Amino acid sequence: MTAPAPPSDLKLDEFLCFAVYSASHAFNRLYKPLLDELGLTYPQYLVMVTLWERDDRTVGEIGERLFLESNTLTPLLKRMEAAGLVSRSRDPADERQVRLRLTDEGRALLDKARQVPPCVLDATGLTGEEARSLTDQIGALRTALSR
Amino acid sequence: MTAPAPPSDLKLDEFLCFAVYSASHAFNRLYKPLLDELGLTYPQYLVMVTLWERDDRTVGEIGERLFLESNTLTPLLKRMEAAGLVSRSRDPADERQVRLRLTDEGRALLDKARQVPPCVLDATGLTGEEARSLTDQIGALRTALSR
DNA sequence: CACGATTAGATCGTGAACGATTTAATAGGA
DNA sequence: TCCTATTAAATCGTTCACGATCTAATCGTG
Repeated sequence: MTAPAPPSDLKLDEFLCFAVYSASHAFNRLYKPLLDELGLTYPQYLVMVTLWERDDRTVGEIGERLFLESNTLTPLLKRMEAAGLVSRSRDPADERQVRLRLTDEGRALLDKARQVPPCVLDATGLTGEEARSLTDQIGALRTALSR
Repeated sequence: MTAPAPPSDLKLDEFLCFAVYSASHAFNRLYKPLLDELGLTYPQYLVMVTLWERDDRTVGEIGERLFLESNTLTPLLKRMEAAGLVSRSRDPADERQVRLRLTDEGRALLDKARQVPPCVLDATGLTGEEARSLTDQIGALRTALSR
C-alpha cells in the first residue's frame, strides 16, 4: 500500500527563475539563425557589442560588462580570434592583461549587426516602450540577485 | 590614418535579451549553494519540480514542460538516475517511450526543497505580487519568442 | 498483412558556464 | 632590495544546450 504522494506546493509556472531561464533559451533559439548570418554565437555577439561600444578592452573589462569570468571568456575569445574578428595581445605596460581589439573584419560586421535588434524587437511582440520597461525591471532583478 | 570608428548605436544595456541572459546566470549563481544542499543542479531541480507536480512522466512530457529536447534531457536524466533520484524504464505499452519515476529518495527530497523558493524570493527583493507580475510578463515574452 | 512514414529517445560533436586550481606578472612593505 | 601578497588570465573537469543524425518501435494506408 503506497500512500498517495502529498501534493507539491512547488508550481513551476509560478517560478520567476524558470520564466527567466526559459525566456533566455527562447532568445537563444531566436538569435541562432540571425547570428549564423554573422558567423557569431550569442555570447560572441555580446562580446562584439561591448567592443563596438568601446574597442581595446581587457578580458577583465569585458567580463565585468557581461558578468563572465576568464574561465568562460578565454576560450570564447580564442575562438573569435581564430575566426578573425578580434586580436588578443598582452598589454606591454602590464603583461598580466590581455587586450582585445577588433580587426577590420570585426569592425565591418557592425553594419550587418544593426539589422538584428529590429528583428528581435519585432519577435517579442512588444512596443519599444514596453521592452524598455521590462529590460529595466529585469536589470534591477539581476542587480538584486547579485548582492 | 585610421578613421575614427563610427559610434555604435547598439547599446548593451538596452538589450532585453542581455537583461534576460544575465539575470538567468545571476539566478544560477544564487541557486548553486542552495541546490548543492540537495545534491541537484538547477536543470535537475526543474526536472524534480515537474515530477513532484506529477510523477511518472515520459522524457517527452518533461521536455515539453521545460522546453528541452531529448538530446539535453537524456544525459541529464541518466545522471539523476545514477544519483538515485529517479528511475528510467521503457513503457511496456509503447517501448519507444521512457517513463521517469521518483524514487523514495527523490520523493523525500521535496521536504528540503520547500525551503528554497522563500530564500530565492527574498534575494529578488520583490514582493510576492511584484514577482508574480514579472513572471507573467516574462512568460508572455517567452511565448511570443517561441512563435 | 506489409511496408514506408512517423515518432521517441539516444548518440555525437561543439560551444558555453563555472568551480577550483595554476601560472605569470606586478605591487608593496620590511 | 627582496619577498610575500595580490592580480589577471589561463587551464582543467563537469554539466548544460542544441543541431544533426541514428536506432528502434509504432502507425497508417493500401
